[in-house]
Amino acid sequence: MAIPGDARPPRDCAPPPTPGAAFLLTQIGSHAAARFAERIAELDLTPPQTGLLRAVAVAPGQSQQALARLLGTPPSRLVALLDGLDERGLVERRRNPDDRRLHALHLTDAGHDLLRRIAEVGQAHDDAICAALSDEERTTLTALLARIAADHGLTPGVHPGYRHL
Amino acid sequence: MAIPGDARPPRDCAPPPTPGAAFLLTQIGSHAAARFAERIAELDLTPPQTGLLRAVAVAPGQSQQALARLLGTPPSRLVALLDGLDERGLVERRRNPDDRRLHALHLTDAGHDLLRRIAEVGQAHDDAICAALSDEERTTLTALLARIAADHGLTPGVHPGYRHL
DNA sequence: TATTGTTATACTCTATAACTATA
DNA sequence: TATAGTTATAGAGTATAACAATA
Repeated sequence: MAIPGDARPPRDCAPPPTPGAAFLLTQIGSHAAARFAERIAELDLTPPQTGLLRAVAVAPGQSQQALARLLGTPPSRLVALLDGLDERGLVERRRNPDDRRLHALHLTDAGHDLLRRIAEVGQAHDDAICAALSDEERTTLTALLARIAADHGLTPGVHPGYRHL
Repeated sequence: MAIPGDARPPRDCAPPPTPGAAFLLTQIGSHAAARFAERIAELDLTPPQTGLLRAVAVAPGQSQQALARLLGTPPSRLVALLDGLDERGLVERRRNPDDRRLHALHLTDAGHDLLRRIAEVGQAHDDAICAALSDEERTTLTALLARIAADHGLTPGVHPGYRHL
């Protein structure tokens, strides 16, 4: 509450009456990321782990260095992340016999199964976020967002959510 | 690059061919937040500081506890944040004579000036994010986003960006 | 010597909880 | 005793840089 005896504000400090698209995008984007994190937490996964699983599935056989470059993260970070997924039997590090420094990363069968469940969770999440819109509006929104993403050079498969949050 | 001699993936692990709206929202939202952070860094501000300045401007005279509740942040966090803004002469902590435990928060003239520059930066940022869209499309997008935000109970003035990032 | 993966260290950010001053 | 603000401590998460193995 406001402190008694305190004057009311002059009106020139009012914020924009209607927030712009960029403001809404950060606000909703952050909200959506948090809700998605809650959902995948029930699969015992964090957003970074989920992004990593996806990346390994999209491009199997990559080395850790290559994957780090793709995701824009320091290689040392992948180690701890992969350790957790490796122990749970979700990913495999296969030594390359031709160059024994390299580890080829692959999803195990359990990893593929889990990825399917992640896809289901993602679908439910998408529905929840767009609940206020009709099917047609949702299609319109998706198309506009895709144009913005492309305009800013955002990599289609990789979202920054795996590093923040 | 993929490691030589490594088999190509079976096709059942492919990710969704077209990302859904929720995925795009988190991706673009994170991108927009990062770009905005870069812009206000030139004003020597972080996103949390900017959000706090805005909040003080919207509801001047609030106590720190009240503001903490509004923003959903622990009161102890506001202290350090306010210290920085206070030292720079952007906000004032006015002791309430009726209850000397309370600090009424206000923007100084310099704080108001800076807030106007923040608004300019925000406008340029909004334009940059929406550069790929026509005016009409931008209006459509903003309306759809506003509906989603309202549907999820997001507070109009307060975005979560001041706490993350 | 250069590169891959790993480990060790340090740093940033944040929350929790103890402390003080006022009531 | 209860509350506002502050300070202190500790924890999570991350990046930087040193290290061992392999080329």
